[in-house]
Amino acid sequence: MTSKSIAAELRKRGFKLTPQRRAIIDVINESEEHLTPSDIYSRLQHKYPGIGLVTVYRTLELLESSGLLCEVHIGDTCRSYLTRPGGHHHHLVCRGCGKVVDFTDCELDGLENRLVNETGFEIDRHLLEFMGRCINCRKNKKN
Amino acid sequence: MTSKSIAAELRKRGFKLTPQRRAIIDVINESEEHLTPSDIYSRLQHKYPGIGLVTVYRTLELLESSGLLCEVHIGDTCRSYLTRPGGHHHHLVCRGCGKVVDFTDCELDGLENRLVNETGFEIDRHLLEFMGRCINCRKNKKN
DNA sequence: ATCTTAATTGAAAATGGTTTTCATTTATAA
DNA sequence: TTATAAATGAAAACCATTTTCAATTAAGAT
Ligand SMILES: [Mn+2]
Ligand SMILES: [Mn+2]
Ligand SMILES: [Zn+2]
Ligand SMILES: [Zn+2]
Repeated sequence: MTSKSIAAELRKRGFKLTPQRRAIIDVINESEEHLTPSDIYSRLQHKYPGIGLVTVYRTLELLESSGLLCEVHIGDTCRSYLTRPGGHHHHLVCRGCGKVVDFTDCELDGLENRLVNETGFEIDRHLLEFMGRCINCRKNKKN
Repeated sequence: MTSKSIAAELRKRGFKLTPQRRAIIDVINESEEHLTPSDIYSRLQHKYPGIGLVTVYRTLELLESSGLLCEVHIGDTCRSYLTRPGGHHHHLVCRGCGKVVDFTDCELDGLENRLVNETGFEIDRHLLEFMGRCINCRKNKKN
């Protein structure tokens, strides 16, 4: 998803397209990694000095509730990380360096159906993450 | 796992068995639900008035790092909930009333192996949670 | 039973991330 | 242009969790 299409999506939903929002979307979109709100805030410092951290939070909330980004629950710390979107997918997180690999096939339908039958729940969402150590961290024996 | 066996496990690891820790373990063990640290603190008020909330946190940390309890990441709020343990299992969480159903079979070995092969990661942990609405919340159309 | 000591506790303060408040600014449509 | 609701940012509030530190205590040694 390009910055433009994200912006277009926001406008379609009746939100204003401010330069702050553009800058935030650009930063997220330019990054290959998952970023915390304050990561994003830092990276904005040259693109839009003076922007408020509040605005970052508000924009992330807006984008998230519009389904335009995804979040990661990293390890025990429970901080939510963010990245540019890409449809339904899941994460493989390195506890050494924090690297996040996305994968898309979760193959959970069978399990989900069984749970629905057994419990009477209606299931609308799931969270699946693997944690471990990436190939680099294994080689370097660091982290 | 009984309060006694949890206590025994702590002692085996060289930790002191204080009345505060006993009280905390009992509260967790007596509850059928997943509890937040402050839930636990509240319930301790008659069993051990005067106990410090800090002690609750420290004891939870101790129990968690010893693998004696589990935690839930509920919905977006990202607060970690706790409960009595019971081996490797996962959660089905109702977004209406907060009810948590445990289930044990995650059938993720195939997926995990494939990810290991494709990415070179070493995987040691996973997080799997389903979210939806429980049978009661569906009937009542409340929540 | 008493002593010793490292572990544990709890009050208070510090932290750190997130949200609220509110006066000011601004994007957008008329 | 003008009108207006939406958005912004500084500051304060919030709230869960952690740190600090002096006092207490569990548990092994005597
Ligand atoms: Mn992702
Ligand atoms: Mn559980
Ligand atoms: Zn790594
Ligand atoms: Zn429910």
